[in-house]
Amino acid sequence: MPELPEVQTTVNGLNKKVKGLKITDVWTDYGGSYHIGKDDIKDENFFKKFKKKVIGKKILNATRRAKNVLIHLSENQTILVHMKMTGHLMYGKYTFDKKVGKKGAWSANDEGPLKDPFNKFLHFVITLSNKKQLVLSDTRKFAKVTLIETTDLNHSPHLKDIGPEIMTKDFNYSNFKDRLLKKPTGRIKNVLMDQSIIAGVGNIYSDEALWRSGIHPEEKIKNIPEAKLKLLFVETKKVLEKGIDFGGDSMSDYRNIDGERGEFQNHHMVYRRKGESCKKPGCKGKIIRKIVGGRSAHFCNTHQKLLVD
DNA sequence: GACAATGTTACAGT
DNA sequence: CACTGTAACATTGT
Repeated sequence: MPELPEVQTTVNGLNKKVKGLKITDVWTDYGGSYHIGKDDIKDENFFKKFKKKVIGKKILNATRRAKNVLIHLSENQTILVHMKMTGHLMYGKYTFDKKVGKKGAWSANDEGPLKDPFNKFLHFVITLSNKKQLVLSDTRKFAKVTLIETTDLNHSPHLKDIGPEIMTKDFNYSNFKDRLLKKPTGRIKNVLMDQSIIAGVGNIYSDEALWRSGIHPEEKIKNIPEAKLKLLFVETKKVLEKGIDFGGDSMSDYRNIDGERGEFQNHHMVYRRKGESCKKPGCKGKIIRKIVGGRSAHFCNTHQKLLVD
């Protein structure tokens, strides 16, 4: 799924395109899919309530918390969308064709997002007052969509255990160190990706940040020298910023609000470069792949050596 | 056919 | 309790 830069790119797009519009209808075909918990539109009863509550509301703006998209509506309502692995939100002119398949399907016509003439994976569609649509494409159907009272957001079970945002100005190195040290024996890659420790970093950007900092993904937090940890703080922020500048990473499914790919996948130093040579100037290393904490880690076997076992 | 895939979470085991 | 590994979710691309 989208990590911080991809979610931020989507949120920026929403603020440009759908702010001020009213919701006139909502549609989903998630019903019957598995779901965890009763407060998700995959639950048919929840969707009925959701529909009643959001129709007629105005979209005020969108924000990001960790990897969640928060679409703030009038009358204290906020739609939370977690895109998980393959979800992405797109905005354009879509039409519903009853004749496609058993239940009908949505497709984009000429006015819809570029390069997305027909998409079989649209599972959630919001129709807006200008007759255009905000759609959620979600190939693997892992996404989460729910509704929370805006004033309760921070206490909601979906957000209450999420750690601080690394990109905010008041989050400094000392805060970063304190957060990571909550898991002194944890392995850096996994702790960096732990949303309850720090919000927004996932598999791609953690690999890239560790490569830039010359830290082995399995190094335990307490064994990382101060200078390296400081470097990691700076480089993590830099690489996330770079991801945003390139409009996100579309090596896999991610698309921006206009259905276009981001460019970050063309600037990877390690992620998915297994067997290739390390790009660090002067480094003769090779990129290797290893499962760390259940996720595939990519790193250089030369300039990212494990210091302490 | 086998394997891997941007995330999260529940559960079993140590 | 802390931590680790695995499976599950559903589907695609290599």
